[in-house]
Amino acid sequence: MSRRLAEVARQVGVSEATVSRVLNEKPGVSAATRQAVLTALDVLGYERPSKLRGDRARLVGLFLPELTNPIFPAFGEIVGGGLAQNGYTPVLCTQAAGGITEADYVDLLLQQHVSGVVFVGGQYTQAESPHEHYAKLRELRIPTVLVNAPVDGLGFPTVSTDDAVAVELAWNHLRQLGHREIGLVLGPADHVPSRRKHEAARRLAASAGVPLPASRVLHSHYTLEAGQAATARLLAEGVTAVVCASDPLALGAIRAVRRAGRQVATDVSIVGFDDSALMNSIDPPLTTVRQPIEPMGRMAIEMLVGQLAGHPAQSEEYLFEPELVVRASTGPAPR
Amino acid sequence: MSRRLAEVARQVGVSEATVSRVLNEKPGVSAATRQAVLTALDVLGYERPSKLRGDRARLVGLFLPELTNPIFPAFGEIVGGGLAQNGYTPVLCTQAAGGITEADYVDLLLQQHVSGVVFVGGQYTQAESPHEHYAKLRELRIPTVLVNAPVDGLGFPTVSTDDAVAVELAWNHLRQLGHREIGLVLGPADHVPSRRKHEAARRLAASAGVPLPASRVLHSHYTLEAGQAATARLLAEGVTAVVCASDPLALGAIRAVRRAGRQVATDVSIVGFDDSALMNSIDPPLTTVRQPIEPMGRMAIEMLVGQLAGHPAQSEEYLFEPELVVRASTGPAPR
DNA sequence: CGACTTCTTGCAAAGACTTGCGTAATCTGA
DNA sequence: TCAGATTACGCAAGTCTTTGCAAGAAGTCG
Repeated sequence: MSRRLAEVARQVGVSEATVSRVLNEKPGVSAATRQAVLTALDVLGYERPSKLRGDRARLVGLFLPELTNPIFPAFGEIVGGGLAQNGYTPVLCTQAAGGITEADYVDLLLQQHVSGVVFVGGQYTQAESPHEHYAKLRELRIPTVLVNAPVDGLGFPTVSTDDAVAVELAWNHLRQLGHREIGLVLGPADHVPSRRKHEAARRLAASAGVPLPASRVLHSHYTLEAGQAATARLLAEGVTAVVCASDPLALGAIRAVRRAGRQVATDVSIVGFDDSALMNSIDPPLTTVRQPIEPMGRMAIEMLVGQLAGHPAQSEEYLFEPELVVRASTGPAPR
Repeated sequence: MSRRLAEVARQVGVSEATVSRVLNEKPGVSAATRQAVLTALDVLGYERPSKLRGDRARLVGLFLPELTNPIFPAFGEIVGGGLAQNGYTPVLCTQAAGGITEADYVDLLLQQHVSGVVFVGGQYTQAESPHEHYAKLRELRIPTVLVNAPVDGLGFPTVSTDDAVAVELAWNHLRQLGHREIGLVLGPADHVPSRRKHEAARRLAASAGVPLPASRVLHSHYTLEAGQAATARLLAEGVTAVVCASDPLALGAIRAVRRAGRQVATDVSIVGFDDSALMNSIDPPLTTVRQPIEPMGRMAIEMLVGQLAGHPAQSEEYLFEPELVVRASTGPAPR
């Protein structure tokens, strides 16, 4: 079966050049001729020879650190859906408890000729975790986008929620309600977004002339149970309000408050972070700082698709403004 | 049998070089030629030399229908973690809104030489959706395990929650509380687990001598909003209790009750299904039927790993008993 | 350890597709 | 009706992909 394009050309009675132009949607072909060629292509079952760029599997790796915090599946749906719409196939990679590391997954994806990678809150957010695999991606020029914390020095384009603004929103809300004894429950100490939140809180406390002793800022794992334990300690310290670095932590905080025989909102106010699904159905509906995951996800996709199309990446970090969603887990400070 | 690679080459009518390139997934071979070589390899029963075969990627596809219902991420974590512990790399595949079909994903996985596949509530649960890709998996002898509904006639081993028992638990609980007017909100009409639940409800109603008119059994999408709409209609019918086929549906039901100016539990009782995360933090804490996802996930892994190790699969369906978790969304029937 | 077999790879040629350019056909306006 | 402009298309040269040849590398067996 030789000269397939020529075959089609002969069938229609035009030159190969014309068929080529139709295939590439180039101008210079009349509508009638174009239609004739298109039907002939259909009849003969012509298939484009695999193109250099196109014959990559068009896979995109999508890293989520876990699935128990609903914010990550939510990110997954948005980014995955957007990738699909752009003709890419998302491959979800999650740090399963059992044990594949992020580096293992990266190797796997490279082996499968992945076209690009999106990291949502991956290992890179933890400053002390290994980072070699990011360097590898950089070296191989694999388009990569990070969500919610940059890798220093590699120049990957990044999309983040502005942690400083998030803390500010929560802090000011609580201050306005009269709270003076505010505690923070953050993620691990080497987790970049938590560091940024800590930093912002320090600045706010300083400018308000309020001390923020180390005993009021606790680092814990990102789980409900850890949040409960940390909040219990803060309550013993005498805080009247707790700002948490994720919604599951806030749920833990609510439990700790109740376990201590106190009332959420009337005795102790709790602010979450993420505004993941169901937080309005919680008891009490959670006041929380919403990450704008929809626009963030869309921006991440746009940046990735741009790189995939060959445009050089902006190695900048775009900061998205979160917004405070006031529900019923916060209330005036008790006297 | 001499010159094994040459043999294949002769069969296809290409040079050894080309066959070599296909085997090593090198570029420079057209898609058509590559396919021809691959089928010839199968026909001649060619086995690739030790090196390549051993370090096969050991990938396992893991299908989840969506991520917004937290039960699916939960399944994902359990099965994904278990696979990792057994040395397999899970590749999550989700039906993104944008558009990749299950069949597309299966093609992709086959292309990546996947070792096995686990479907959690995939298309196969919907009787009227295309099923060809399951046949393909069967043909290629790819070990496959299904969770929560069998594909008829293909003999895949299956792990399911016993829907009949689930409905029975909910039903008896409500009857003991004095409810006589009970409605059901199920998933789509061709969704196998929903059919099974409907069937069970019919049997229960019959044996209790209670009628179960069609207007008391509603099919809807698996979303909170659809659950709310369906429940609103049931309330207009005069039911005092609603059994839902998923937790998000139950949350919708709670909203509908409140929107109608009634109290959950005191006026209308709601029972969910799944017992996904956070359902005890909901307002009110949701009475629901718990799927034993942990043992189910472990069993699914065991069955898959068994097949991967070469043991023939049991083409049976294992039914797991769910349990009723009574919390605060159900109460005595109003008089 | 060497002869033999089997697989891999560089190179060049053939083939398939694209594109610049020239010419024929068609259209437009006087 | 005709000159000029415009469009459509083929020719042929150019670029990129695919494939076979043959030499080299790796493994195997006596």
